[in-house]
Amino acid sequence: MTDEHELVKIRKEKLKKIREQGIDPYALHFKRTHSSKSVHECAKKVSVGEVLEDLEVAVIGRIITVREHGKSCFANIRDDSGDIQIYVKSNAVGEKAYDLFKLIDIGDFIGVKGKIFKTRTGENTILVSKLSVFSKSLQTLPEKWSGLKDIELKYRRRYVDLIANKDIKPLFKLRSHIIGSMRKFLEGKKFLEVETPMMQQIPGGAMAKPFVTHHNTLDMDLYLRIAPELYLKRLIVGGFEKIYEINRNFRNEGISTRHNPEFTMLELYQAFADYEDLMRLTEEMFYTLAEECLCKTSLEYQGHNIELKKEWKRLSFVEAIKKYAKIDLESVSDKELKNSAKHLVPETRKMNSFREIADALFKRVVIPNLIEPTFIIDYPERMCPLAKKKRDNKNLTERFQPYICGIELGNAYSELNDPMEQKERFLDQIKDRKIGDEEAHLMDEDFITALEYGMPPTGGLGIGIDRLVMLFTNSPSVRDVILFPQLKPQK
RNA sequence: GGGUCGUUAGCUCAACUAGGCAGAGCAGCGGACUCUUAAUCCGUUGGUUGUGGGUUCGAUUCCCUCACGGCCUACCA
Repeated sequence: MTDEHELVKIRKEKLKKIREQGIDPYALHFKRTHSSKSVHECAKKVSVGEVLEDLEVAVIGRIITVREHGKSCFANIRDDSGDIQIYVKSNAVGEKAYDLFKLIDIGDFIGVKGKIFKTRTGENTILVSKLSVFSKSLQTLPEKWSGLKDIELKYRRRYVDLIANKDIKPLFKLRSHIIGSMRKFLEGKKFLEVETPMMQQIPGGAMAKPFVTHHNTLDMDLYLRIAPELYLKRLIVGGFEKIYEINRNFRNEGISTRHNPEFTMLELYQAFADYEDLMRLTEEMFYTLAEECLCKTSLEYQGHNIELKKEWKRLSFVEAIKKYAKIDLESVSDKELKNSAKHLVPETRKMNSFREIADALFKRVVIPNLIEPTFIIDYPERMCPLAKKKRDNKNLTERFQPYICGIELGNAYSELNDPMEQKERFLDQIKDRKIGDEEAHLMDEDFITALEYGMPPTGGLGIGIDRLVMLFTNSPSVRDVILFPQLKPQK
C-alpha cells in the first residue's frame, strides 16, 4: 500500500469525498430505461438543435471520454450496446450534482437521467437532469485513441483490452455466435448434445500427452481428457444415434499460434453414417456457419479469399505425400521412408515409428500447400488406430481432415467398430509406444468391452472450434480468439 | 526445448545508429471556457529505463545473466 501509484491515490481521495456526501459509489439503485443504442433509435425523430420533450431516459454506462467547458461538460458513456454522448450542465443538473460530477473520472460507471436532444453538430445527446455514481474506477484506462497495444497486457488483462480496443468485443461476440449457430445447425439435424468426463482414468481418443491430476479420496491419478471420443462412442453403443459434445480438451504440449493447452472442440457421432456422409456434413456446416455469422458464404483469411459453398477438394494422404514429397508410402519400407524423409525434414532423424515420420512429412511438406478447402482422406492404417479400414484397400483407413489456408480444422473417421481388430490396433500402438512414440494410444479394456456389446457402423467428426473462429475472424493467432490464453505468471 | 526480436511515465511512443542532464502526446493535477466530440488555451506532477551483474570518469545506449512476452521452429490439433 505504501508504494501505491499516485494516480490510484488521487482516485481514492475522490472516492472518499463521494462517500462524505453520503453516497455509496458502488451501490445500484437505478432503474435503467434505455440502452445507449435505444437512445440513438429514439433520437431519430429529433432534428438538429431540438429537444425530445415528452421522454425522459435513464441510461447507465462507463465514462469513456470527457470534454469540459467551464460549467458544462460533454462526455461519452458506454454500455454493451454502444456509446452515447451526455451533456452535463451546471444549471440543468444543479450545482451540487455538478460538484459530484467533478469527482467522476474516465472509467467510472454512472447513471444519468434526462431528455434526448441533438446538438448543433447533429450528435445524439442526453441532457442530464440527474446523475449518480455506481462504480468508481481506481485504475487509469489506456490512452483513448491508441488503445491497449502491449500484447502481453492484452492477454493478461483481457478486461482492459475489451474496454480499450473496440474490435475485441465484437470478435468474441462472433465467437459466441459461431458456437451458437453450430449448436442450432446440429439440433436442426437432430443431434443431441451430451457431456462426458473431462477427468479420465485412461486418456484416449487422440495422440497427445495428457495433464495428470490426483483424486484424494479415491487416491488415484486422473487425466484431463485429450479427447471425448471413447466416451461418445460408448454412448453410441448405448443406443444414441446422433450425439455431439462441444467442450474443452487439454493437451500437455507446446504452445503456439495454433495451440493452446486447453482448447474447444466439437465432436459428433452419427450411427449408420460413414466418412463420406461426414464430409458432406462438414461442407454444409461450414457454409451455413458463414451464412449465419458472416452473412456470406466466403471468408478472407490473411490475404486469401476462400469460397466455402462448393464441393471441397479431396486428396488422399498417400497422393498428397506423393505430390509434395515425392515419396510413395505404399511401396517404401520403414527404413527407406526414414532415409528419404530425413532429406526433406531433418527432424525425422530422431523418429522411429512410421506414424511419426509420415506425420512429420505431411505437416512440413504438404499442409502449407492446402489453401483451398480440402479434405485429406484415406490415411495409412498405422496412423489411425481408431478408424475403420477402407472398404477396398485394407492398408488405408476411412479418415479425413479438413484444411483451409493451411489450418487443420478437424478430424473424422468411419469409426472402427470391430472389437477384436480394435484390440489388435491398441496392441500395435503399445509397440510404437515401446519404441519411443509417447503419444501412441494406451489400451482401454473397458472401451473394448463396450465394442464387444456391439457398436453400429458410425461416423465421427471433430472440429477445432478455436481454429474455426481464427479462420472466421481472420485472426493470425489462436490467442486472439481465446479470452484468457495460457501465460506464465508475471515476475 | 532451440533460434530470433522485444521490454523506457498509468497508456501510446521518442532518445540508442556513434555512451554525455530520459522527452512528447494522452491520462492526472491547477487555472480559463455553457454545443464539444482526438474540444481548445495557459501552467504543472509523474521514471530504480524489466531484473542482476560487467566494461567505463560516465550506461536507456555496449557486453553477460535471469524473468516475461512476440515471431519462427520442435512436440501437438
